[in-house]
Amino acid sequence: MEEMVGESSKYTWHDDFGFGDELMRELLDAPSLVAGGAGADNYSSSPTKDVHEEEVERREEEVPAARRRESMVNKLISTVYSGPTLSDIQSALSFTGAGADPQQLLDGHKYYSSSPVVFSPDKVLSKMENKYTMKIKTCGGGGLADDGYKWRKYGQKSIKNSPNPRSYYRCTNPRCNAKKQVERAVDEPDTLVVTYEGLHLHYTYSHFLQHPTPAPSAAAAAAAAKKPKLHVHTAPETTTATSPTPSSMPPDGAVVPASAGDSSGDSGGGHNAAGFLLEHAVPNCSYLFDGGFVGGEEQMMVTSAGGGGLLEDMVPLLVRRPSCNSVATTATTSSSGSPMTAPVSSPSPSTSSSVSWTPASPYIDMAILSNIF
DNA sequence: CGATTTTGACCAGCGC
DNA sequence: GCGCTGGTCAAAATCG
Repeated sequence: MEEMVGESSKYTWHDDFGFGDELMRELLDAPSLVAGGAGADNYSSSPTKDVHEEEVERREEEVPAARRRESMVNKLISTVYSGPTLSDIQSALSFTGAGADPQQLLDGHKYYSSSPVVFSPDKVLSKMENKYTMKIKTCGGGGLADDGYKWRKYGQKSIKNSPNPRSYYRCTNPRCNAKKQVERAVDEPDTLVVTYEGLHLHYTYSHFLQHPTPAPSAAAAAAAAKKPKLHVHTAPETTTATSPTPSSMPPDGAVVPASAGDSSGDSGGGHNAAGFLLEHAVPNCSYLFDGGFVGGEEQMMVTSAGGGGLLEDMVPLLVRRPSCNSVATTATTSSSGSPMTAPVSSPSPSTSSSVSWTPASPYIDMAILSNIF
């Protein structure tokens, strides 16, 4: 992690979360910055993103001390966690359910589609702390949900009343205990049920690969060394393993053939490709996000790129790019501005930061903090 | 040869 | 206590 230093080196991952006591004290003394404490209730209450923004705006008018704390909180989050908070997931999905024109989301980003991406927040599979479930509907050819993280399969079990076994994956990052379970839906053979558990306390691999540091670090070198392997990306079936079939990466990387199977296949491969696709394409499959904590009944349908096949984590995609035509905007959410955007934005100022995730809310999920500390 | 997957064994929680 | 079930472990196999 220490190697993950971009141009904004001040956001270097600190060893053992080496935050000073002062920072922690100030953080803990600022309960108003924390979204009502831990618990799922925060998310089920489904305040909209607009509410958050209003609160932020109101906060901006408050004393500088509050702003300073907020800045510190933002910095803290940015330093240790590149992924979305549940609040941001909620915000992003609130957006998706706001009836926005899906095509608008695609415009301006070279998103060409051939198959729908369907988010169905009304379908609730589960909602627990640090645990959420998604339905990923694959289309012909089988799209693959590459979530940008590297997973290692550690088990597979046959599940009662289900003809399809469940696969268990664990994040390969030793600091991270994120896990996910992948199984094929009983009634929908082309739908995968992916349950994520835990939070990633690190950047996605695609993040590094897409934003190499000016001076190649050990991590960058390692990533580069793995690059060919990452391109070979095939999803072994959840039920039975299939032989990986190499997927060619066009020279410009704009389009990557869809990987068949399920999200389990992302283990070990396709991560930098995933990052690329996040920039340029949407996988050739449909995603049914079962965000029980998200209000709203609408289903958002987004047509996806025909050549897509990989994907950043479903949630990071939604959160990082709640609006596909946005470029990591945090002006309205972060009063202090830059500290929030810098660490998650592209190290290259001239480059689109669409891969970067920028929290839509200054709130902190206590679940995340509990994970960190 | 290291990383990853496979797969049977083991363990814990739960209901009866 | 026993059996069932889901989750995890770990050695062997496989892959690149």
